Amino acid sequence: MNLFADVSALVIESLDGLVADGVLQGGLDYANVAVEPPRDAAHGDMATNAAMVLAKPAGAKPRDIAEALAAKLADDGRIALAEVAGPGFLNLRLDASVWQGVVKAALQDGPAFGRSGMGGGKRVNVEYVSANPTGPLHVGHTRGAVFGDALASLLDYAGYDVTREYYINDGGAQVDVLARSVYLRYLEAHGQEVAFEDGTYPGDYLIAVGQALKDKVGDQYVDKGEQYWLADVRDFATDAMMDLIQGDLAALGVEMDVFFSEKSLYGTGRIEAALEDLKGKGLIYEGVLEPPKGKTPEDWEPREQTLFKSTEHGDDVDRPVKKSDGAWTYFAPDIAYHFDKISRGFDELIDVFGADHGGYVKRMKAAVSALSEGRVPLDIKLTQLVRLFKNGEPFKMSKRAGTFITLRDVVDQVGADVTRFVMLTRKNDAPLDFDFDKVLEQSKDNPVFYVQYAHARVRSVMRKAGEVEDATLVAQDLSGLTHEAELTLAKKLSEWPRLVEIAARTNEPHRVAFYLYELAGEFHALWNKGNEVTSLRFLDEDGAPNLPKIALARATGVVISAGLGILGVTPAEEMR
RNA sequence: GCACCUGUAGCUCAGCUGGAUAGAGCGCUGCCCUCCGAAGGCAGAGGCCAGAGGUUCGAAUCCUCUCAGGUGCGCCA
Repeated sequence: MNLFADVSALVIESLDGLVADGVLQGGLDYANVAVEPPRDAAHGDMATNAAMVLAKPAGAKPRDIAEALAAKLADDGRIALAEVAGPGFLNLRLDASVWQGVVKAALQDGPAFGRSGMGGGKRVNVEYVSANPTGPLHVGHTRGAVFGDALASLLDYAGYDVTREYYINDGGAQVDVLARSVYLRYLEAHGQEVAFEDGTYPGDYLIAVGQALKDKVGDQYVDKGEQYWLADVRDFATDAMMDLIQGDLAALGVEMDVFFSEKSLYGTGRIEAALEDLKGKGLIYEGVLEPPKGKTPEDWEPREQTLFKSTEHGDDVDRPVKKSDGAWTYFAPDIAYHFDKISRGFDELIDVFGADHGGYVKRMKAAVSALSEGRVPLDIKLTQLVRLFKNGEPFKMSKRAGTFITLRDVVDQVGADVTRFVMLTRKNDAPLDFDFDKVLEQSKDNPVFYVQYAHARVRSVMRKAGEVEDATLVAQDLSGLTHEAELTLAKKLSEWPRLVEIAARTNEPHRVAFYLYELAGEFHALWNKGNEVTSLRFLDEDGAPNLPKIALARATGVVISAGLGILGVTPAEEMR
């Protein structure tokens, strides 16, 4: 049930009625007619701009159209009041029974209350995390993981057929570096003294991997040249890292549907096939790139390379797919990978990258545009940096020393639920401050606590009411829910289905987090009113449940729970 | 030099794919706990939406330019 869609339909219907009455001419475009909650509650419950939008094409004054529309709408029982305001707004006040109906709908539909058919079952692929398999996930990855996962859930909720996917960068030079690093740990496990030079990974997390390698192959690689062990150790180490990463993701509650290996693109003709496709479209050529203006690298030399004519699809310069020595650049397998996604039949692609990959957006979009001939849209979401704080002080980490704050560090300290929620309290393209102490603070200025507290209060009420069933609550006469604080809360509930669609349309799961914060605020406000106005309490003075009131509380719990479910956060049963 | 992101209250940030008098939290000011639901509640002050043009009935939102901060820019993925 989407109340805004219902009223919107009613407005359209009424406009058609005006056409039938000869007040309006036929054939008008209603595309821009909107029904929205007004910013100022004093303007009513909903407002439509219909009259202003249609004034010009209809050749009539906005206020005249609005007056006629108001008269038409007033015939509907749901509309308590329709009045023209300002330049031609039509403000609608809805009957209390409508809001009471929202509460019932939430109880009837349960977790599906906000579900939308907007996606129409379209297949969308969300690629996220995709961290190099060279170590544990760190804080930056965590934000991408949470964002991508919540976005995937959101799209699922909005009616899309979603695939969660991780691209394993196991084909480049960095996995050779990993292999050599593990080899050093392997020698160490054999009692040798080793030194970690620049260009190796010194992190402690590889000690166990070196030991495991020793357990597996004994001493057969000791004192052997790289050609004997590199390929084997690389596979072994990559597998170990992916196990590690999957463990990290599991700790955060992230589960992928597909792990796609970059390596599987090499030596199988798949990169060649993708580039052949582009070549067939006349988008591959041999050429020399201009140096970047104003900031020419010291060692710049003109080189002839194989280039992709990405400028034909909106990029600023053409991009190399081969290095001067003929090897593929990293871009080539990425093209092949996205070619594969397209060929798997997805209707939409979404990539979640860290902000440091911002320069990569245009070429990737160009590639997908070219490969799919404009059929498959690619949206790339960049997640900005996470700045860590402790007690308000910046929390430093050093990559060189191999000590960085890992996903595990964060989850171990504050828990997966808090981590996930906090990571979504900022839109993806704004930097995020994460303070280890503040996120655990039990106060109103901590959104995590505030939302969880609201849910815990609902649960507390439900427990005290003997876990009365939803069916019982739906059967209640809710016409007594007329207090302003109650209606305000019900109105907020009615926005949930609409919010889901807005958030899904813009690929912005943070909107869910902000909505939940607002919803929790309305619920707490009602709860607090119960302090002075005892008739608003969910339980009577003698502790007996007031079922219609409890229906409202329960409906709130249903929506909070559904929203938190999208964010991947477990709703709290109680606060301690 | 170019591209992308950001710029909204003292601070941290929302802002509905263009709507009316721009919102929230913190901080600040003033009220409110003998007891009954105060890990609080109510009210108030605080804004040239970085700046300048433009489009529109209507702009924080779209377009152009400028300024400031961040990120990135061919043999690293």
